[in-house]
Amino acid sequence: MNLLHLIQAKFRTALTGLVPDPEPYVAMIKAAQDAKHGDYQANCAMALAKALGKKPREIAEDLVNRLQLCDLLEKPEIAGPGFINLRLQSSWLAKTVQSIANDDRLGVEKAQAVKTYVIDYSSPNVAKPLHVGHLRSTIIGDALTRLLRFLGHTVVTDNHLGDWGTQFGILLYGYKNLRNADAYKKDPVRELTRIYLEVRRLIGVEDEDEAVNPIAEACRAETAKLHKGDPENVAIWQDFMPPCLEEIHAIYRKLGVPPFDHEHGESFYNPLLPGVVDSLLEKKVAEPGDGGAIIIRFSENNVALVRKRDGAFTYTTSDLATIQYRLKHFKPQAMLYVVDFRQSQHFANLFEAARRWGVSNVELTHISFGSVLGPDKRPIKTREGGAVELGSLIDEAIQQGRQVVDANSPELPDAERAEVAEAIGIGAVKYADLCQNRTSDYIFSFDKMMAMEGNTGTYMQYAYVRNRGIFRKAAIDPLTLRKNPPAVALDTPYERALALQLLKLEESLLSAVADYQPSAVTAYLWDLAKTYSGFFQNCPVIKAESDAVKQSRLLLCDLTARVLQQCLELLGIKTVERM
RNA sequence: GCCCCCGUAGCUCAGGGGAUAGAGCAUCGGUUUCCUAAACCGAGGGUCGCAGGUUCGAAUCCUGCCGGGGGUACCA
Repeated sequence: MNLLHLIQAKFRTALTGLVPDPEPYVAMIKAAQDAKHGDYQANCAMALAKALGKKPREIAEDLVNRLQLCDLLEKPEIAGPGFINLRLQSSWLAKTVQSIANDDRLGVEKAQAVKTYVIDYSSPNVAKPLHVGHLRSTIIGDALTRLLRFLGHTVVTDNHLGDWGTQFGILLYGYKNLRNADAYKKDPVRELTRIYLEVRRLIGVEDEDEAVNPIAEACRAETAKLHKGDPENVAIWQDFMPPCLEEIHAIYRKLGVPPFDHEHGESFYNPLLPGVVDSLLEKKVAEPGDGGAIIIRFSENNVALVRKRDGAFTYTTSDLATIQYRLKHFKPQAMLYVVDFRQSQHFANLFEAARRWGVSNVELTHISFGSVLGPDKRPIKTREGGAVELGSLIDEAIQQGRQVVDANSPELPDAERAEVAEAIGIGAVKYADLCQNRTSDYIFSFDKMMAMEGNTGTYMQYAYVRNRGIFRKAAIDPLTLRKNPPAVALDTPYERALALQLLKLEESLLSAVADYQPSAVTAYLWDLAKTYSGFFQNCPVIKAESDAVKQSRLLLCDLTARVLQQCLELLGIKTVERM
């Protein structure tokens, strides 16, 4: 059910014959910015004035006369210079809401052109615990996956683990020279983290002008040995991997992120890399660079390495191999990379290199996002200056959620409060992240995201819980209501606004997917929750003036609850019945 | 140096050709015999960084400048 598309179709018909190509003008129909201008507005009359050599208002009148309103629209109004203000018939809204009351998909149609997407997200370094920097990639990627799948697309999720790069050279060097065997046995990941940081500290900041740092050089040598298949290094690497992976998977479970379809890390592509470089050279995509390195040149001073002078390959090489592999095995129409904005240039170069290499007929998109900042507006750090570990951040969020439940519903059983704490805490973190335009940085603040007012996850949960309370109190089973949906009456502005908002679900999901912006869903949720609160405040349900009104309002409530729940689920956020 | 992103209310941010520029927080005022007031309603608050340009129409597109962030061949 897509109101915008229905209205646009009417204008498409009306415009046909007036102009050679109606599409640009059809695109000028959008939801009204101000409710007093109606539900939707068409802004095409002004633009048509020049093309048709007539006054905008005359064109608007002509268009309105050509429109087949049917029972969808009321008679449009022409305002200002030539705006056409459109208002849906309330009877049509009522009928349509009733018709989707028992629809599993809440009136959302599946995409007609089904595509296959490969989404690359989270992609942590296996050598280090997940930190707050992985939060955005993971939850944005998860939300996009859920959205695309809900709309009927095929999505292949792939966690492109950093399990093979220079950081493993650092670890190998540290493992051989600095390892505390007991500590490693007890908690390998913790000890590896310590080793990693220790080696980084020993290397310090590398300066181009200074003599080559011997430790950095030794680490690079370890990386190169690993890449060449040195048995000792490969064995140590194989020893590292399982505990590190388990640590990462435990975080995903805690966060409620489902397992990936694939976890083909960089190591997976290692055997392909020499062939990739050969092919790049053969096709003149790559050329020799300084000191025996092999490079791809994009401009005078924009160059990507594909083979270092010591023979090791880089992430550009590995990413090109990955593109080739995914094309062959998944045959996608699109490959999406949910990676932070600092890698924009890498992806611009990577995609350009892939095109030159012959990759075509596939969308390659870098879904860039901003940084998570601390209160000082600098990338968030612990008090000690280290990275904030994701595991402890999630624990803290759950604890914060617990405080909310304990303060408000101490009467709930302990087990239920624990469950609610998790849903609220983790939900608040995810919501706070997803409700930002992803390209912006944002300041991480538990106080703000846990706030019970404003556009927060907690507010959404609350809207849902208050709604469910009605059914509990009235002892009404929503399933029974849905099976035999009552007639819907939209006699107050609150009910009408709610019905309209419910029918805009598909529009919001399509817009979220069109620009890969989960914040389109939170914006929709915010509008819906606000509209619902107005309804809740002004339209008593259990004590409605008649049974017919009560039944109608119950249906609106039930549909609202389901839309709230569905949207939150698409964002990876769980709902609870009480809080 | 070169390239990319950002600059909108006191604060945090929406809006990316259309009507008097919106929301949340904060501030001030109002609403509860009623389904969770963790709510709702209202008020004040803006040279949309600056200057040009394109357009019937610019916060939005183009150019320049100022300010902030990021990247810039052997990390990923």
